[in-house]
Amino acid sequence: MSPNRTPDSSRRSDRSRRAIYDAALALVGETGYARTTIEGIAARAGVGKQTIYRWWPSKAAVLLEAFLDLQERASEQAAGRPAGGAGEAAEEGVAAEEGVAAGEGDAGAAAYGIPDTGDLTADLKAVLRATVDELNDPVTAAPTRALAAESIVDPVLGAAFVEKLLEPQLGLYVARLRAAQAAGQVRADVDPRVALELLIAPLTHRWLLRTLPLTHAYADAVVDHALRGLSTEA
Amino acid sequence: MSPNRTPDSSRRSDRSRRAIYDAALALVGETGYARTTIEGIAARAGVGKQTIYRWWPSKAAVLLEAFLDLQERASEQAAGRPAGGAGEAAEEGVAAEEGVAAGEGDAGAAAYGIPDTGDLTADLKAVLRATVDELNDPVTAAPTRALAAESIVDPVLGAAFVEKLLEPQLGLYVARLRAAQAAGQVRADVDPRVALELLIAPLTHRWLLRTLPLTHAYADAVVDHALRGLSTEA
Amino acid sequence: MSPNRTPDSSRRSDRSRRAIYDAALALVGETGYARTTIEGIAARAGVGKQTIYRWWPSKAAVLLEAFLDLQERASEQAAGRPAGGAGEAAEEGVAAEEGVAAGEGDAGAAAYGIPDTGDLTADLKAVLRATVDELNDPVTAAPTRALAAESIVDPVLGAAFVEKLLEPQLGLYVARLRAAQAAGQVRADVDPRVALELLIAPLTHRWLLRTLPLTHAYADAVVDHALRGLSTEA
Amino acid sequence: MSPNRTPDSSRRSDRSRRAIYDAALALVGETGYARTTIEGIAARAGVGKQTIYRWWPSKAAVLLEAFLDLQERASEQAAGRPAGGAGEAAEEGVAAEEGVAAGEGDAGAAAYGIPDTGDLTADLKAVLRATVDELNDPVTAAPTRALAAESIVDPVLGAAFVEKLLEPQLGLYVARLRAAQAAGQVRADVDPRVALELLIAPLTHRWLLRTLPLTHAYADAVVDHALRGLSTEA
DNA sequence: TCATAAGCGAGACGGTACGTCCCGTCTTTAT
DNA sequence: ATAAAGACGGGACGTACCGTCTCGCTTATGA
Repeated sequence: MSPNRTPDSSRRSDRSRRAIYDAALALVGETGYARTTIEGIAARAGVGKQTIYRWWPSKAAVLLEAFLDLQERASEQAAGRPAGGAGEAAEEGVAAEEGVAAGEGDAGAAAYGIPDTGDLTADLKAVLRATVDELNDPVTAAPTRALAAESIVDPVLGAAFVEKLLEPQLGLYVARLRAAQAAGQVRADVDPRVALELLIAPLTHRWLLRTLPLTHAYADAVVDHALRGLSTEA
Repeated sequence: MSPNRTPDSSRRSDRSRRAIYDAALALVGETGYARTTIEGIAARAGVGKQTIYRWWPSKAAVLLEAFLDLQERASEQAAGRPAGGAGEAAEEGVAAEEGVAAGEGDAGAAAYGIPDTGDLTADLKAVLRATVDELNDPVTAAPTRALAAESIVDPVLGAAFVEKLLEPQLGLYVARLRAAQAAGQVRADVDPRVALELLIAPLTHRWLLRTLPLTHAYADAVVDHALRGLSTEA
Repeated sequence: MSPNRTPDSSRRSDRSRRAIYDAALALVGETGYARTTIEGIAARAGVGKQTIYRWWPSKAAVLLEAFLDLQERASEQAAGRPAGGAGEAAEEGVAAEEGVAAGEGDAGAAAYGIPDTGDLTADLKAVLRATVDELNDPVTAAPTRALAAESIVDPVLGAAFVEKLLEPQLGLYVARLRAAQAAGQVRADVDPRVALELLIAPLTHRWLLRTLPLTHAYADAVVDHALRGLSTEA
Repeated sequence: MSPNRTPDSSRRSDRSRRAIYDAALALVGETGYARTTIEGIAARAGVGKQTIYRWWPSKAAVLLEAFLDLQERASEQAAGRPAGGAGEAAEEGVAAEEGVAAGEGDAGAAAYGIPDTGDLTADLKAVLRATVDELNDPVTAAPTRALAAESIVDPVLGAAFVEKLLEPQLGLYVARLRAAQAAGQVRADVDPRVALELLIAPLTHRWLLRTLPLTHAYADAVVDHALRGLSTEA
């Protein structure tokens, strides 16, 4: 008698799911997030509206999943490549870094991690510069901004955003900083989690609020200040 | 001939403007930003919709101005109080700090500045703790979040948000840091603008994205790490 | 690709359609046509505005259909009654006449026709007197006036108005006049269509433009003059 | 203390009045009556809205007066011409007839009257044919239709419409028919007012409701049937 | 093996809000 | 005092989407 609240996901149409992802990403890219509608996604995907409402709670959720799916597919594609040496690792790190906020599926780039050449300053600058480039790329930036904005306002979406996109990425920094601590390059009394935010948050701040331009020079300055500290006492 | 509808602001009804501010703030407080509509604001304010559309480009713009007006009025009210000595100044500074993101009109709290007791660490911790409290206050936080989220997505609004709310506040940090540099407490080669972001951005980051709880302890940790630096080199 | 929105009429909600008819007729009756709004009809019918816009091009079109539906239902109800003799037929004819302009659905009163007692003059006077009464009835007259006025200005509506309401009625006159021609009571060289307009148009004229009062005496005079002619030559 | 309900017409700006007439006629001609707004007329006339509201009760009233003014001016212009003989009188009559419904100011064409060549049938046909032409002229017809439609719905406007435009015209028919009665061409027991409506109403009927095309042939047929009558009895 | 029930495309539905257009009133400024 | 100008409270417009709700129509078991 009660309406079946939980649809049988084993019968779900994969064809429709992918079509919805594609349509959602295309529409957000073409017309912007705000002007993208569920109705529009359904029409573009050749799908009934109910099919969207059945599987996702909101437009933002669709987009978030579409985003994650995109990365997953990109990672699967990249997985074919053989892992390189140290020198190449830096390059990989740069590539891996393309998602401080845009994030990367845990199955994907998270595996690559932040390069460890032994020179922490250089490694961090390389990674943060790549992040700057990524954030300045208009193509990826627009939908990411939209997701971030929606996450700020919608706690449920925000939790998913953080868990699926952000945290996997931040974990890489924690790992690298711990390694640096183990190597005696970072004070033992430093909390890696706080340290990471000292590095990442300034970039995010400028990017989200557009207070000032986001440049390589800024990335370098942030690394220098954070590592060295501000006081003369030290 | 041109469709450029530029209304004559000298004939603007002050009564309506204030009624709209009040209605907007009340509705956002009661039902949340997303469920607040222009139609609802107009109805609550006893005003024609067109009167809103005539003077503001968007719901967010109304709310931003309402916010600024609120602070201005609060400041004007506070202006009646006599300025106190050093001890009281610290209290004032804390109060003034209630708007890292919520911001304060330049005519208002900006005049108070960040306390300068000579102990930079203590001063910053006091200010950032107050900021944490402010950001954790559900009343002010909700509309500020909404404005921030909208600013991320709407560059025009974002520019106003930064200029009117954020920058006046950030300027206080720059001033305090410069004073610390002059007193020889902060390295001469530190860019105060970058330094300030090292302090503020981590809080904003946690607040906006809700990655981890925003506590006094975190504020202290950020100050400690930022001032001391992360490396062992020093 | 084409923006031609042609809704699927097989899925149309009959419940809504009838509710809209009822609401439209009620509102026009209570507040007048000019003050009746589509929004008001939708609200009263408990229906979304779009449901009206989906199926009708204008307020007038809604009212016209509501009118036609009303007659159809009235006719269906009347269909239960057995047909009477000659004497009763005259009464029926009078009743049937209640819609020179208000009209009658072809399925309905049109079947009754104009009485044929052999006395053309008497038959026409009876019918036209009934028409006068109908046109002077404030209840029916108001919406009919509105429809007529709208038809004058909107050719599309006008065509529907004429086809659905007016012509079925006028056809009855043609039939009666042809019968009179066959009976040798009307000149063979008379065009029944023209003749009918000689009888009907003067009433409509006075009714629409309110030049002079519309009375039984006037109806009689029109019949007398039309049948006899004006010239002395005859 | 009480608001001045009756403005001082001696202080009225003639410049504005004429500008309003011109604007009203131009807009109705260009965009149609329904899409013509008081606001639009005021803007086009370079006049404040209040100036219209001060002197006219409705959009229709403005248009009606504009119409009357137009005819008055046309008549004044025509008044310069010398009156011609019998042959020319027929032509004049035709010209004068251009307003059975469109009407003519009493100061104007009403002075000309319907030609009286002694041949009533020919005179009426000439006049009604001219009327047909006038009604078929798209330029004059559109605003006249609009006024007629509005008159049907608005009794106050309707009264003005009839009194100022229609009756002066109808009076000419009464005069001509009385002359024919005096000449023994029309039965003495015929009411000229009814007779006139027998002639005019059929044309108006076809014109307003667009039941069938309005042609010279129809005008002739109406005259023939009306004068001769329909019955064989005679 | 086939009814039977799910997901699905489609889209009508009751609604809400949008942003626009005008209404008729009122106020300000200039002539 | 009238006029031009136009802001104002208000109401309706017609549109766009929302999220829900049937409709047939596959499709894929499980009785």
